[in-house]
Amino acid sequence: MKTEPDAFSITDLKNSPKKTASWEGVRNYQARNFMRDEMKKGDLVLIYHSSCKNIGVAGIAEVVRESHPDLTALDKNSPYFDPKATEDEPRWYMVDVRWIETFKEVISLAELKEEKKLENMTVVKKGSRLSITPVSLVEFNHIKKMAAKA
DNA sequence: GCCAACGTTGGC
DNA sequence: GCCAACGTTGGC
Repeated sequence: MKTEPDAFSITDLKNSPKKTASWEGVRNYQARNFMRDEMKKGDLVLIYHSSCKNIGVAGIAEVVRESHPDLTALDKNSPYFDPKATEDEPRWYMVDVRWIETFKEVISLAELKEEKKLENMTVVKKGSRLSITPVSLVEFNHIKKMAAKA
């Protein structure tokens, strides 16, 4: 899961009540579908910091609540307001994630790109804008191993 | 249903 | 701040 640390970093997640936050504000159908259809309670998640000084994987979180409506879409005062969302058809969904681990150092995008095992990872590919992308078990374990070395 | 125009993302 | 790569919108 990508996030801009200036807006919401892995530290913000750690400092949230119960170290848990709803992943609100996703307004892209593919990303929404991943949350709505694929992400299950107990699934582990890599937290990726984008559009910042220190780009890369910052740590690990866990899905603690499966898909439920993202009601910020109904809130006119929210930056995530969507006039097409209604109570009956909320249109946007989110999961809740809980902080598990912050890596000692962010594993940079440049480092990720150097790893042969990660060459098919969506996030290292050019022009990858999707804010939520699947990670294979092999990729996940490999990144965890890289983190342990840091 | 096509596709051009436009808006957004995100690395550099 | 630039720009490439996408996603979305809306006219036809």
